[in-house]
Amino acid sequence: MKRQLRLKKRASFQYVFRKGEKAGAPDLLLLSARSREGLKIGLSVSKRVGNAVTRNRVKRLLREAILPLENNIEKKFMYVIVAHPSLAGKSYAEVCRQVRLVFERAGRLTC
RNA sequence: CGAGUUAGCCGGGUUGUCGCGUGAAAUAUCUGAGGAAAGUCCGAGCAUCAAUGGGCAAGAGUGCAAGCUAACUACUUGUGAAGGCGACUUCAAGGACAGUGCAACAGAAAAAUACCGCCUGAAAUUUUCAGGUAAGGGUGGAAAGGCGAGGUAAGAGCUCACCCGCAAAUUGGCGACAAGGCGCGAUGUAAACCCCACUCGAUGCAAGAUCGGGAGCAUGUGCAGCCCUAGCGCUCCCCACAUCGCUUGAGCGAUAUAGCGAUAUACCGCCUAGAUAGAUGGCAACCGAACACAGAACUCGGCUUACAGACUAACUCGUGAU
RNA sequence: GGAGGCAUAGCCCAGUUGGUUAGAGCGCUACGUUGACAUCGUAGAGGUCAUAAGUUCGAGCCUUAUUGUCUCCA
Repeated sequence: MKRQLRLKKRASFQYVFRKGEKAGAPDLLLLSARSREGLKIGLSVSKRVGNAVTRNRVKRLLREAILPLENNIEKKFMYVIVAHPSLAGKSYAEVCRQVRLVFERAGRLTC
């Protein structure tokens, strides 16, 4: 995941959490809100998911899962992916499937 | 062969491909988490606080000895005590004749005392008063050495034998201490206050430095817990998170020498993360298995806690065979 | 990353020089009062004092380690 595509500012995160449209999967939540500066994706993995090692593991899997979809996601939005505690320990294939599912449900995939 | 003790070490590797951070460089390459990175329990560097320069007070910490270290309350080797058949392990281990406090309930009495009892004397007529005593009774975690004999009105280390504890001279050891035993018989508690000895200024990289704007007081009765000397205008708010601090350091590894050891010295070699929504991952294959605990955030030295499995060495006890 | 506090009944809290069997309020249960309920009255149950070691004759209290939880520093 390229650095320019990352959502960084705390204010932006709070804007997405407040105004974003929600779409769900068993272990994921996707929030999307209109963006001024193009595609931005942020990850939110809280301490309830686990210790530092499992949180890092979850974030890496999510980044790898987004990678193949990058060109198909609609560009005018900011996204935040929230991981549920049950996501810890899931395999890469499962995470990949859920990420794809959640973007499809939100209607942000242009094929 | 079985059971155990101690010390050390590893805790994934290789290849392909798709990606991420940093540096050099200009598209291909180099490099990229731990033994505990964790807890933040100690000790340092570094930075700021009026120079925290000298002294004092308050407060805090440590508490057998010698050594080691940049430093330490850590570590090493010993001493003593406790545990274990043993190899070995564990220990905040100074002082209770400087002083104060506390020891509930029970008990006469908790540091000096006399309820029952024993003995003597007086009154009185089988009880009361005065004195002596600490053998016996009962209480308690603990009752002022234990037990026997002498002795006595009754008794008592009052005297003696044996034992227990403390302990002077002397001897050995750098020392803690050990041997020794003149003499003595002292309740416990200092992880209660305290005394003695030694150590410590406070805050912490969200420290702090550079850059912008504004307000109040003021040139000395101002700025530190207090004093001395030196120095300086003092106090506060807002914005911003850019750059520096940020990684070559009491650094790591091998060898030799000294030492029981912690460690020190010499010489050679190496450069080994530096992020800032926060970099190590996905897929595939192979190795006998990789299935544990777990992710750097200024940096080091220790301690403590978590941990699948693999390996090495030394030693102890038991059993059997020779 | 750094600094500090707290943990006692189902809930909110007391518990001081360490001392007999740890308390109060709300809630809960039973009985009484009422035609029935609320209120009220009486009685009762409910505690590994977060966990583990240690000091002490004796720890909720003192010491050390561990666990959980909360607050502050942008």
